[in-house]
Amino acid sequence: MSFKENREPRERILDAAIMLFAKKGFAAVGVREIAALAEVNIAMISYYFEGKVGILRAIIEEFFAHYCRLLSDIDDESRTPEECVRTMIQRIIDYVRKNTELTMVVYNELPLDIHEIAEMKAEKITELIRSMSGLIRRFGLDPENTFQISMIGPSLFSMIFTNFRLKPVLQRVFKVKFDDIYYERMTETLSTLFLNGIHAVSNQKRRQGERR
Amino acid sequence: MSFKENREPRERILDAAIMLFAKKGFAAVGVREIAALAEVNIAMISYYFEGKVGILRAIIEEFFAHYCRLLSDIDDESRTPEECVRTMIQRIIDYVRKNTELTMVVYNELPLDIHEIAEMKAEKITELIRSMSGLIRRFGLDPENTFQISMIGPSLFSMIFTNFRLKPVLQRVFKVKFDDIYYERMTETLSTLFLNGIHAVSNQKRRQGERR
Amino acid sequence: MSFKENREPRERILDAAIMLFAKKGFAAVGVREIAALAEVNIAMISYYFEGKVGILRAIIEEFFAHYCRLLSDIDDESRTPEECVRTMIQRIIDYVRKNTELTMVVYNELPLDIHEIAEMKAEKITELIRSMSGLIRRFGLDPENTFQISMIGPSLFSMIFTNFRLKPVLQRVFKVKFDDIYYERMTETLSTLFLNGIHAVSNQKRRQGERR
Amino acid sequence: MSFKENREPRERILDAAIMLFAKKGFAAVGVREIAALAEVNIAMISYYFEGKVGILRAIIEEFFAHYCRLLSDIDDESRTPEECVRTMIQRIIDYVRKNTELTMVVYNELPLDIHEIAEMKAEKITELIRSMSGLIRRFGLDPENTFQISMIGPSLFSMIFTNFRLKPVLQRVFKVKFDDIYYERMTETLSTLFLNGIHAVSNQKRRQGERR
DNA sequence: CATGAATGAGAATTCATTCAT
DNA sequence: AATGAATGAATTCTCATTCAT
Repeated sequence: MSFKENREPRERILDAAIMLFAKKGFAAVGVREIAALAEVNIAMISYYFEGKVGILRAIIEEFFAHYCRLLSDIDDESRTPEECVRTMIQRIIDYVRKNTELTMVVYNELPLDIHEIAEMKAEKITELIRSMSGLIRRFGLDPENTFQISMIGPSLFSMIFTNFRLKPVLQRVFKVKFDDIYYERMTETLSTLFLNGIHAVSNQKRRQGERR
Repeated sequence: MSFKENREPRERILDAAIMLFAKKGFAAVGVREIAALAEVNIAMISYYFEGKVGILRAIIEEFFAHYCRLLSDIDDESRTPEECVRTMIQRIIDYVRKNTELTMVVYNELPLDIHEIAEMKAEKITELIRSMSGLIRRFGLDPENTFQISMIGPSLFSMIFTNFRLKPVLQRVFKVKFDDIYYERMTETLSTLFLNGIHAVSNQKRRQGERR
Repeated sequence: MSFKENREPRERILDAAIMLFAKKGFAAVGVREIAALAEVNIAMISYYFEGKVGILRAIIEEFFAHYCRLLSDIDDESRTPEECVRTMIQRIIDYVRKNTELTMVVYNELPLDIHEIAEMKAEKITELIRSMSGLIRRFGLDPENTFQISMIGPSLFSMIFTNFRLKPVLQRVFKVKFDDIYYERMTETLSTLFLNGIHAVSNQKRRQGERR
Repeated sequence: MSFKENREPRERILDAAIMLFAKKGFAAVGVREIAALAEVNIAMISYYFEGKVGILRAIIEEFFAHYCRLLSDIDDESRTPEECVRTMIQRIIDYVRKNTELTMVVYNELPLDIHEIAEMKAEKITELIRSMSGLIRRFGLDPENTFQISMIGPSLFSMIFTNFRLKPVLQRVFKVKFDDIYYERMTETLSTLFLNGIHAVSNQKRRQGERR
């Protein structure tokens, strides 16, 4: 598969950047490398994205746009919270599977201090969290309880992402085949693990509350 | 706290590098920046570590040394697996809390392709996994079952690490206070979540197995 | 005043370029900046002027055309040389006042080595000097005396231009108001200064000549 | 004369930059060109001057340091103002003759908008003007009279500088020999021109004042 | 041990210009 | 006449490393 086939330069740049950022990290990738892989002139990067961080910004925006759309109709009143979470996990796994590199770029750069996009990152995350507050509430958790939110939300996502994140390492160390069956079982396993876990936590809190 | 007080140049370099790598990522940090923060001459970095990657190598080695020591006596036959896991989680949280930046550097660079240390990383991880196989077996899981190992092990660690990883972001978005109480509750919550979750998964597998 | 109002692209480019060249100097201004300010497409600059130096060439030509016209009828036999010079100074000040930026562009680029227009500059200056030789002769100076010409001619012009040239700086340092009265007094002052000065020089020469 | 002979890299860079800036203007000169002429590695420019503008800053500082020293003891109570001015003109001509390029760089960049050094320029000029206020006062002019100061001060300097500024052009157009005799006569001529001119202006003002 | 100067390769970006439309 | 995409060279600056002292 060449990057050049029938596609617009802007898109080619984006794809090449995602691939390289995912593999080496944003800071370790040069624009010349991106331009070479995308088979465009280096100046086109400034032209379309106004510099290297512009590419990263576009990537992050694309990811969160996808992500918000993905989660927009998750909190469906006609279904149990458990079903909702199960669907959510499945969708996320499906999405990440199809957009592993894009997701990893965003996930990996998330905690890093890149001044130019610091604000934007905070905004996106706040937005994302707010969009999940409905589901959280239905789960018997309090969206104003910052402890629970800051603890459980990220845990779920990281549980999912970690597998993709370590894929190259895991492939090296174990000899896992990352096929359809693998991801089916992954959806199942993580849903079970998380839902049962979260119920236990929820009960524990309640019991603690009663005790006190 | 200045970096200079009473400490050896080598150690000062290491500390400065950890701080900077944690904040910006390995590739985004320059040796001059490290040298300036450590208040040593730039040439000292080559002298002590044979270059920038040498620092990262030292950091990774230190982390895994700590980590293996931390987990070495976890699999204690005289206690239930649950107790063992609970202890493990507590120890990891304690350790990461005291060495957040060091841990984050290793965690963040883990999936990135830095040729000079690729092999070493794989070795360390293999070693780490092997050291946990005893505990895994006692939990009713099969250490040869690559699916379970590749799925559940990373999940646990990532659940713990994620919180530290997103600390700056979480502090910005929520107004959480990361104090002793927070980490006590974190230990408790994650232990409960993980243990109950893993039991459910384990039972599900068994039931599936019986069915088939 | 927008650059776009009712004016031809060519003129808009010229005006934008004059403004920018005057402020930053020819070399420090980019064609994109000019095109943006003129609100034309970048390619139009090549279209109308065959490149960046083409704009400068047009500017210089415009200036010298104005200037020669300005001085063409200065040497009026029916008036004293003093009156002629006074008129010349007044006209120059009037012109520069109305075309400060244009004049400054030419004045500033005059001594700089821009290969493409070096010859043209020399031609224009020679032409200018030749056109003044009549007046010089009437003043009792010898137009073949290169010392006098090369010394006194530039001095007069520079005396006038300097004030405009340093306008931004002078406005910062002093709080001068550059209004009609200022320029009236300037005309008067410089005429007096120059004419009396030049007479003294002329007399001195004669006396020296007599002595020898 | 090679730039390399026995001289420190820092000095070589400075000299090369002065030569090139004088010829082409600051913006038109690249650091590579400077480094090549100075026969140093490009990186040395950042090392010693922290970038291209750093060189210009150093040049301007050097010029004003020289200049202030030059004028520091000009206002000598034991001599007439005329003698002082004559000495000043002579010293300036001597200095500029020996440092033509340095002076021209400063003079040429003076009105241009280079953000990084805008403040510094204003400071230096203010300082320079203040240092001359004594002499101005002794000449019967009022240092608080911004018109006179802003008009006459720059005129004098520009009269002197112009000749050096246009040297290459003048050499092309006329065939002047810029030797010792030329500069002796220049000192004489400009002193006479300026002193007589300024007296006439001063008398005119007085007469105007009397009239009113 | 420690330093500061020096290196050359490489970083991102911007340049003036041209081209097909 | 006018556009916007595209080019390739050139821009300044920074990189990690090394060397003589």
